[in-house]
Amino acid sequence: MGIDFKNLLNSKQYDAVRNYEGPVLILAGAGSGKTRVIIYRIAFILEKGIPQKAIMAVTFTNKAAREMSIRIRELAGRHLRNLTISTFHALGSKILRKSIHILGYRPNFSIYDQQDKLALLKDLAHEAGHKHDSIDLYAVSQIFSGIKTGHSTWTAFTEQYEDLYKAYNSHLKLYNAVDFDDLIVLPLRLFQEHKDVLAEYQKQFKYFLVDEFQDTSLLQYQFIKLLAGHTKNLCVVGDDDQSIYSWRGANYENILQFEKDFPHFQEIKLEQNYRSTGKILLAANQLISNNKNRKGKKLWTGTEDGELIQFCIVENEKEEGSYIAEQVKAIKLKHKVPLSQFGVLVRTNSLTRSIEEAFITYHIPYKVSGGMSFFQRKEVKDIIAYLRIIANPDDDVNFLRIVNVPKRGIGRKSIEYITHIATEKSCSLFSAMSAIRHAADSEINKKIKTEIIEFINTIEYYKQKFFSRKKLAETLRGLIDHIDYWGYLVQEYKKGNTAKWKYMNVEGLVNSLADYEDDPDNLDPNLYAYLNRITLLTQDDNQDEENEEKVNLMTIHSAKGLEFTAVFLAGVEESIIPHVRSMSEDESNREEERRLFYVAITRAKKHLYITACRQRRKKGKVEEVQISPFMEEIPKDLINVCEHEDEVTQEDAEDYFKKMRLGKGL
DNA sequence: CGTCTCCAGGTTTTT
DNA sequence: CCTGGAGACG
Repeated sequence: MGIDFKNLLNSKQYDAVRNYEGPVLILAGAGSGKTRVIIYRIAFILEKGIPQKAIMAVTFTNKAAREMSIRIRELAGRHLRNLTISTFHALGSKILRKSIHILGYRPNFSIYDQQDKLALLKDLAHEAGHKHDSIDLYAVSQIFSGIKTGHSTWTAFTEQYEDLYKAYNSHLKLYNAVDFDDLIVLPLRLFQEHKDVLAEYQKQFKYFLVDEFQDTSLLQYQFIKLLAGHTKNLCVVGDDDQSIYSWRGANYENILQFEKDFPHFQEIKLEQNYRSTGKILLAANQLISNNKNRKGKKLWTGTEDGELIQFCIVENEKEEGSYIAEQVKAIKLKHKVPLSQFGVLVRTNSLTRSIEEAFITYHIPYKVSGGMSFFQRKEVKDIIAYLRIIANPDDDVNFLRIVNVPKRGIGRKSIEYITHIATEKSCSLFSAMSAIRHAADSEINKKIKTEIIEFINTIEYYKQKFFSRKKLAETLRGLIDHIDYWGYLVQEYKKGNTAKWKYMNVEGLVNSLADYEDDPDNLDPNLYAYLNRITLLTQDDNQDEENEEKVNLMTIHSAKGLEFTAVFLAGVEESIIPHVRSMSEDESNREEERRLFYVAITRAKKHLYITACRQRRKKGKVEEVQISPFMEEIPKDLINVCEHEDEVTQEDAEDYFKKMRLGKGL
């Protein structure tokens, strides 16, 4: 490739790149060129003649993995197909696809997301005789997650759910399904209990990179440690100030553990920030210095001071939306910032709506990532459920989802009967149903029996079709027509053009499958691989949209690792950030919320706009809200306070907190 | 027995 | 505003 590494990197970055052997810990502050270092490091390793397939780079989100592939492709000038750049979960799913039979599952396993998991728990809780609202299944599912990942143990309180937990896991196994936690837990178990499997992977992979190391969980760390224990060529990159996933078991103390496990590691600190202007960086530094529990580092920048941070207090979320839309237009015009360089960040997914509406009104193209992602929409999930049943008929959760969608007369009583048979034979619902087909006499009436046979035939017909011929998307289109899903939508959603909209989403799914099978990078496109893939894809839908001229709207969590010339931070209000639900417990939660705010601020290169409302609509009710206390932690001389439309002078702005509380008497 | 209609509730962040 | 549940019809 002939890259002049030395001149393209500063001396610290260069160190981080060229020390490619042995354990390396890179502590990289926000905007210090972390991703750049990883990209160049991979390029450097490749230049040393190491084959692509010996390199494994693990990131945290699909977005980050995609970003990384694109950038390495740009740098290398070619597509590196055998390079492994993946999330932990996607990696786990690949390993399981290959070796899950060792653990007694079949290779066509289903992956259950949160919704599937809850559906299963709901059934089991019902069966166990728990009254419908006597049990908070959402909380229970989180407890189970903690137990499974070893993040927590049974307590006097949680013990009551132990039976449910056992039932949950045995049913997963019966359905030949795994949940998200299993994607880490099971590969780890494979490695620990089947040394030959581990050896196989160790033989292939020699160089390891882990991005966002502060966000890895204990199990994920153990997983990578096993793989890399062999060569010790493990490079981890992290920043304790950007640890925002502790609720999911992330543990930045993995950094300490790393130091223990790999005693002769090299430590490299990247503290020069190339991203943000002086004022933005100063604000971020001041804010984060309020956290007690941190390693402490000084980020500095050589770039200009830049403009003040704009803080705008508006009446309600509607005004907030139009303020942001107007400012986007103004900045785009004045500073010639392309739309793709705008990031609008919010704490929760539900906050995107009002901003989206404003963008639509102002004709500003935008895209939202995360949230109710495409693949979780009801209509899309229905069709996916068909595919899942075709791939794995034992998947009861997805079976129940579609056995009577569209309506085919197989209602509650019939299902109860099938369930009864399934329990008796301890087999899946689909098997039980197939048994009914052949049984001479059964308690099921003729008409329903005909429907059952028709359903089974449909599934089997398409199963054979999906696996015998290559045209996946075309086959899916045939299936959708066959079950007359369109007719179902029309009947179900009579008002407005909801049905049409939903059908467009269904078509979107077909297109996604078409894109998948037409992608030349997919050497072996097949239904199993496609299903596994989309289950892990919560974020943005498809391919290379990165060139599109659109404003980016997303949560702070999904903005991690990204940067934008102009950042808008909306809904900076008490109870949103820090979020009410995080405040309940101890101070460490507050610190995490502060880190979240820190991550948000440090996404901005040049322009940072913060907005807060006086009142906000929550669940239909309008509520008075206060400014986030974190705003007080940013030095006032870095901020220009304004009202929507009326610019406010600096003296007026002196005490914006007081003014807020007095209401709108500005 | 299955379906339709009306009513309540809403889960922080992601894989 | 949208999804799921409960109870009324057909």
